[in-house]
Amino acid sequence: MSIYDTLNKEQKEAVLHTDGPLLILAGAGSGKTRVLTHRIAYLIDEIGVNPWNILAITFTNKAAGEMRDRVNKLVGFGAEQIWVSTFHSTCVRILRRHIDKLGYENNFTIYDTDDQKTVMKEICKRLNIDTKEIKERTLLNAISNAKNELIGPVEYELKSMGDFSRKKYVLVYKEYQAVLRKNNALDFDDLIMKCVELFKSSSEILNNYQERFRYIMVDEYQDTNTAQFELVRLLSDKYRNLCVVGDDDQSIYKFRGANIRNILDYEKFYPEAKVIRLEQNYRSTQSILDAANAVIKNNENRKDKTLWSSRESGSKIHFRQFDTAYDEAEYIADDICAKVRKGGNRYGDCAVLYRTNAQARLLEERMVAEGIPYDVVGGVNFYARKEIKDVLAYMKTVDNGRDDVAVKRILNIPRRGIGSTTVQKVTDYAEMLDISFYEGLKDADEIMTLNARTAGMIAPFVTLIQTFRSKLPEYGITNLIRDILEKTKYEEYLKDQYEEEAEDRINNIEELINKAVAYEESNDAPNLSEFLEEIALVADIDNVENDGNQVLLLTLHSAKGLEFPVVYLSGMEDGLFPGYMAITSGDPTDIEEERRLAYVGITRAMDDLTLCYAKTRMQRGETQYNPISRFVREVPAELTDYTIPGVIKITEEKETPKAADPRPKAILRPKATPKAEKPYIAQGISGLNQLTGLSKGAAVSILGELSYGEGDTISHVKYGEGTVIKIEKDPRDYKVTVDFVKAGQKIMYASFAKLKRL
DNA sequence: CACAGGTCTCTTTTT
DNA sequence: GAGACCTGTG
Repeated sequence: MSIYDTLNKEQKEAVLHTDGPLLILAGAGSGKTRVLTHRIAYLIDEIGVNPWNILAITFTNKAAGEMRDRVNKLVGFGAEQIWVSTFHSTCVRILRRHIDKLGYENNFTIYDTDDQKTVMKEICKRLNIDTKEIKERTLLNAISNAKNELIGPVEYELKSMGDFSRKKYVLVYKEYQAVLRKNNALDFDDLIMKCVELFKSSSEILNNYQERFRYIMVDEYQDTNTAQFELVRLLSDKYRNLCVVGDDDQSIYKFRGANIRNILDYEKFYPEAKVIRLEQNYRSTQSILDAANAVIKNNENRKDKTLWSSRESGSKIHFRQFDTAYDEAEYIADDICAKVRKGGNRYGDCAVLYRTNAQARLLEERMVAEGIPYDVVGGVNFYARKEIKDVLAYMKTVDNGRDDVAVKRILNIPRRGIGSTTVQKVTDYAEMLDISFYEGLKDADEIMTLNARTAGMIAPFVTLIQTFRSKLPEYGITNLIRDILEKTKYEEYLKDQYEEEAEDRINNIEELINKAVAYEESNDAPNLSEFLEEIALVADIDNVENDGNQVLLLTLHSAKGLEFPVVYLSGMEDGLFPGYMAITSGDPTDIEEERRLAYVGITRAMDDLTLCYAKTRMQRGETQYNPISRFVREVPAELTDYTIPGVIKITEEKETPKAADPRPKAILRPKATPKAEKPYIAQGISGLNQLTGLSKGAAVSILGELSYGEGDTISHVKYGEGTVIKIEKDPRDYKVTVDFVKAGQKIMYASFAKLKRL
């Protein structure tokens, strides 16, 4: 019996079809990753394809990692040679080798959304564009859209000829691109676009990669944009072994340029394509699938398919209605508690999904209050946190002095007495000589407009950077970070600026150091540019561990590709989900996209699904009264355990009856006792989030008495148990050195660490 | 130049 | 409700 006998008929067919274009329409939970991994194994083991010739592209590093692990288990040999990576990392890898052909330096930096905004702000200032009239975001979105459609500044100008309203956009796009080039930087969209440009400009390079990647597989194909499609098309053009897997019903990234036509029209691009549908779902109960099917069939633009399961119908879908969003959060927390206490589920089985990140806060507070371990995915990307960006900006400056954005960011952090006037003068000077801002700083004492005192404040900064640079080769990345922190007294700066929050932020930096250590350990030739690039391409979801025993809080978007035994969809309200924007835009495809999001949400659930609705909720500082989400109403009443007003046609009963609240309050509220001592909550897998709410007020008074001494055994929120090695008094606080059983030695401030004697 | 205190705007969703 | 932005003061 071979590994392929475990596949169903369609899956097997997909695995065995190795040559020529192949479209696998894989419904949610239909085992598409299984198919992809088995297909790779089959290509290598049975067809004799060299692993080196296989390219598998995913959207997130997490998906790539999982795929690689699973292929490793299937293929005896050579799996590490398969190129499994995301669109963005694939392109970076290629561009690092060849981008000099396009006039960039190979150690280019990658700009995230934050950096883009900084650049745009400056451009608007220079071009006298009122950012109240046209927001930076709007301009950046326009540029992003253009890039996703492979429209460069020149084509953009041609296309906008005669359109007066576009004039500013044309100017801005050109300028923006010029600044990026000057800074030797690429934004996310550039990564794809430049790669395509490279292939189009050099048939030799293209041919090289075509020969290399004879078998190409693309996961989540419904989320590809035009540029990504073109990239894949070019790469596969010679051998035409392009296998794409996707589900048009799960296309949820239109806002990011995803072009659903890529999957809907695949057979038009590739008339010879074989199409295989995977409709058997191995994940969810039949009730959950019925609900998902019922909702999604309201969409016009889709390839018809119907998921079915061999599983039993299972319990009904729960619909719960609440007066406020607080009640909703409380119910969810209580319900999770109850499920865990009953012993049927672990915390890690449960996930709460929501439409907007802002909804996380309330849920988070409730989790904290009830002592439920949880992890929030997303919100502010770990690498987008201020403290992390500061440190990274130092590193970028050391690595590539051409990145003006990075240099300007840290020039006055911590305070060096260099303000905006000085920055402006140096900028002008640098512009005049057409050199980078950093080069300008080096010349500070030659800049006429600067007085000697100011120039004298700049000099130590330049020396600092130069010293880092000269030391880098001998001491490596980890020591560079430590050195930066030490020389700039960065931690003290954080303590000054952020008081209680500083501890979290310092922990975040510690986390960054851990990443650096891991990177240096796993690489034979570690290099700063490469490390920075790896970091630039990390998504929040990449850091989530599924096996953790904690409730996961995440957006519907982040939840794609995941599954959980117990799922709560919170905020099922028209105006929130579907969002206000989609409802009012007048474009019916916007609602369809939201509906696909609902479909994604529902199909994450394996056994138990709860839809939650709150009559009132605070949205951007205002109390909103939203009606029940239309998507809830699209779920057939017989599948739910509660009669949703308006779903069953009870003859014109207009008013929602009082009895509408289905919640048996008495049972579901094991009172939260705020004063009782709750066990501290293990925070996230790697402490990527902060404890909001908890950190306030709970701090030990500064310089008060400590409840522990040297030699005592204590426990820490994140690091667990440890022994106090040393306590030092510092002007502001006690500095405690602890040797943790699991995490090793750490130095922390008593007022933040909240250590508890055991 | 730094900082405090006020006003304004805003979010879907993310590589 | 928070963060970004502006303004006035020392």
